Amino acid sequence: MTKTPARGRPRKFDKDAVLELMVNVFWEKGFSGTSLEDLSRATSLSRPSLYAAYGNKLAMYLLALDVFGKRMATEAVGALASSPDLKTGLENFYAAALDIYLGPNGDMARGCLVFTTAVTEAATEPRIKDVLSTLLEGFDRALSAQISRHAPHLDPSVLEVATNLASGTLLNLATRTRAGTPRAALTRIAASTAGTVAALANPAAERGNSADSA
Amino acid sequence: MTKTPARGRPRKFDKDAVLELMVNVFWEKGFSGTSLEDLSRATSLSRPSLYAAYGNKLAMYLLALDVFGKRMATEAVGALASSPDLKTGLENFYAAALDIYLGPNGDMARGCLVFTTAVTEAATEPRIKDVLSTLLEGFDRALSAQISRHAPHLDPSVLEVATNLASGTLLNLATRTRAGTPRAALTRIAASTAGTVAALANPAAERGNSADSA
DNA sequence: ACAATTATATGCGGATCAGTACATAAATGA
DNA sequence: TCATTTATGTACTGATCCGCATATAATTGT
Repeated sequence: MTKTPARGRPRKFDKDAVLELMVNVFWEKGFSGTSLEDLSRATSLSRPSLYAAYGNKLAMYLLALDVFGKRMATEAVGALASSPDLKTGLENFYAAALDIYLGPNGDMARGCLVFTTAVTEAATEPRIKDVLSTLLEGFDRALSAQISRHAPHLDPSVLEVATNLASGTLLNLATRTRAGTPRAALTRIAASTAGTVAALANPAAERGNSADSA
Repeated sequence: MTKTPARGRPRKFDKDAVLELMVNVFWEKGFSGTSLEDLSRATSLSRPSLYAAYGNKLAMYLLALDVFGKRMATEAVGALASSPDLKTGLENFYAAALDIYLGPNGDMARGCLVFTTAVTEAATEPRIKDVLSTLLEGFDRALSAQISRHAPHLDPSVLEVATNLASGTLLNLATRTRAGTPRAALTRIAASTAGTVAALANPAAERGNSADSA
């Protein structure tokens, strides 16, 4: 049904691919720091084409946030959910997040589009605030669900603690990535909380209470 | 020596007090989202007066970041350092941070000026990135120092874990404050990590491994 | 009283901003 | 072939942006 015969002049560009380019611009410069001229240059499209295809600047940004959020959900949360045990699940979760945060070449240092650019605008634009809190809730739910999946009889208060620590570390990684912290240090942080949270959820399997892989 | 006789026409306003007003504007709108007109209105000063007193917009923002960072250091880190034990130290640390994050009336939901507005610009402005990483380092050092003060013989790797968890929670609070999370929920997060980190640093004193103060 | 110094406000200047009107191009349907 | 529909690019609008030139006001030093 999405294959309607296509009336009128066909669009010369791929809407999703161009949106991906816009994501990169917003990701680097934030919402207020990005101009339509920036987007036009990055996409090699005229401003009217962008407006016609996506709406106004805020709509473009919200679409970018959505694309990014979905990507985090599939890649990071996906890695978490498809891992055999909690510790490696969290490690894979953070590794997938860092893959995104640092870009394909590992040298972009952009962090999380939502946590490091949308947060700024959340104070003035309610729709951006909604996206932010929705994404946070999503991570909370996913982390909580995966922790309790690997530790079904866990005390609810401990589950809450573990979830908070795990989500806090994600924020920690997002922020420090943008601050320029090298990946090695970020991975240490990720590994240490993965171990701690896993130990918290499963205190029986004591195998050294710190983040030693040496 | 700072009391030089004051040549020329005296300034009509208090430089520090006006800077405090500017902090509030940047705090809500971020750097790119703030115009000189915004600052002029908030301070009831003309743009040329602001330029003459503080330099350009970036200089004003850097000054605001500095003011805010010093305030966090004195109030939050001060509360941490002046507490009798680690658990209440961390609780007081986070409580002081939340006092700032939520404003005097507890309803501002602005979060941390640095963590929620400077992070955005850190990708494009190196001087802002420097401030951000310096502040992060400062928190790391302070948290690490206080943890090891209360647990002098702690395994260095455990110290690192505890520090990472504690700093991650601060980021967590800063972000969630701006996302609109109510203080009660934020305090729960703070209390839970305070308990966990304290237990991590002093595993002998087992008094329930979760965030129960009931 | 007068020069020197510093602060203030009006008003401008060139650039950039978000968004659009309009003419043209490229497709479909009849 | 020709009306209809949709996309595109040029050029524009009015607003806003950051920063400053300039004139005036208020102080100190002599």
